[in-house]
Amino acid sequence: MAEPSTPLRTIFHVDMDAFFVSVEELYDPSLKGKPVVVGGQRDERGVVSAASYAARKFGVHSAMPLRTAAKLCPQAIFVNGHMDRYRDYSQKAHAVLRNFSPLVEMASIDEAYLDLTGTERLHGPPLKAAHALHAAMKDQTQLNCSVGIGTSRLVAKVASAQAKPNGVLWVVPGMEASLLAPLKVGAIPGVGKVMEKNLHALGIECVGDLAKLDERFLEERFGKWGLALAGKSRGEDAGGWFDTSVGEETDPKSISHEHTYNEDTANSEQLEATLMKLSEMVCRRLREHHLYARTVQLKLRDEKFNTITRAHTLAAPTQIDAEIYEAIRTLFRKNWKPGTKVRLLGVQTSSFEEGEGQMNLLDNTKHDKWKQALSTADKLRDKFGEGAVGMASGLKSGFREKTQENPAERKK
DNA sequence: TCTGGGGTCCTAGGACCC
DNA sequence: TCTGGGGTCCTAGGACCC
Repeated sequence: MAEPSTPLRTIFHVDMDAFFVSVEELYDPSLKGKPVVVGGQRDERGVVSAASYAARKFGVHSAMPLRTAAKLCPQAIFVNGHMDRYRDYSQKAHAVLRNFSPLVEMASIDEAYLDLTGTERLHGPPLKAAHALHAAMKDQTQLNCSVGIGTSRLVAKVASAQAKPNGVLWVVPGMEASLLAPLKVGAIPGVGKVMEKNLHALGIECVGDLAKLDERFLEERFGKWGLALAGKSRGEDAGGWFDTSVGEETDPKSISHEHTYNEDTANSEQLEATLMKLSEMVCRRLREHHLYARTVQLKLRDEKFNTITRAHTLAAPTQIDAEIYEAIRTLFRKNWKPGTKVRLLGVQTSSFEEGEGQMNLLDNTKHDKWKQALSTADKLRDKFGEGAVGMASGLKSGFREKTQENPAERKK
């Protein structure tokens, strides 16, 4: 077939191996080779963020409740997560990748896509470039990664998963379908538990089965997603985000914080104090990103795990703690029945605008005073840590159980 | 098993306007 | 006086990812 000659892309997917665990090992080398679980202590409410390969041998994996992990692997060492450390190392890794291509996109804290199309003169053939990248990563961050290379993001990502741990896999152009065909449908990014079950019900087990099906059948059955799925089974970046070119980061679409109590509570003072704290944390990040939010959303989860969200759109976008909190508190009072035990509270903001729009002139002075006070508070928190400043009752109760850091840990 | 926290994207229904 | 259809905004929920 005479295709219009769009050159084949060369996409790298770089995935750090057991990232959180590996970073913890750099801080405490005695952890090396042992079963390690990152995410919290063995008797805490919460789930596994990452497990070392030694722990995985016992069936421990991420997203598993910590208590379950403790049962499966009693000898495991449980470590609290340190997001600041992981962000540091993520930035180091990002810097390494930028040396190989200006087209780098961090897809999450521990993985990235690179477009190396047309860089053969500079880096040599894909495998050579991959090995150089792999070595540079180890040299400059002391961390292992796996590299998948393909003609699409999808194929590169699947390839890096196959290459793990600490490997490189190049899917030669034209071999995409053969790589994918024997894999379970769940190996396709975007196919989770629900979709997998739906497909199984149709007798579809592996990607090869999927590729044989008529596109129209999949579209009829699963809508837009079905159509995309058909393309994915052939290794194409069909539909949605996958279809976009590899580029630099974009502004966030939403900013949120949530908190699960160690014990469910119906204490309204404690609940509202938590909401205030969460509102402050969210607004601080809005200011860091120079964003103003129009939509505010409350998340409520009760002891039975029933979860609701309730949103409100403001007349004017804001990044001011008191305005967000006011809206959140109103939503909370409307939707929480006193006496009901609460497991989780969340505050989310979205519908961002870059500026705050126009305010009426009378409000202006008050508004400016707030802004000044908040910027001062942000600076204090930069210096002394998150617990240093809070609005009135935000400090009183409730939230400190978990946010309070061990002073001994904050030096540096 | 007893289920975190931070995100993205999609769907579907209702309100409202033309 | 019974009733169209499209477009946009808003809200709620859910699947999925790391």
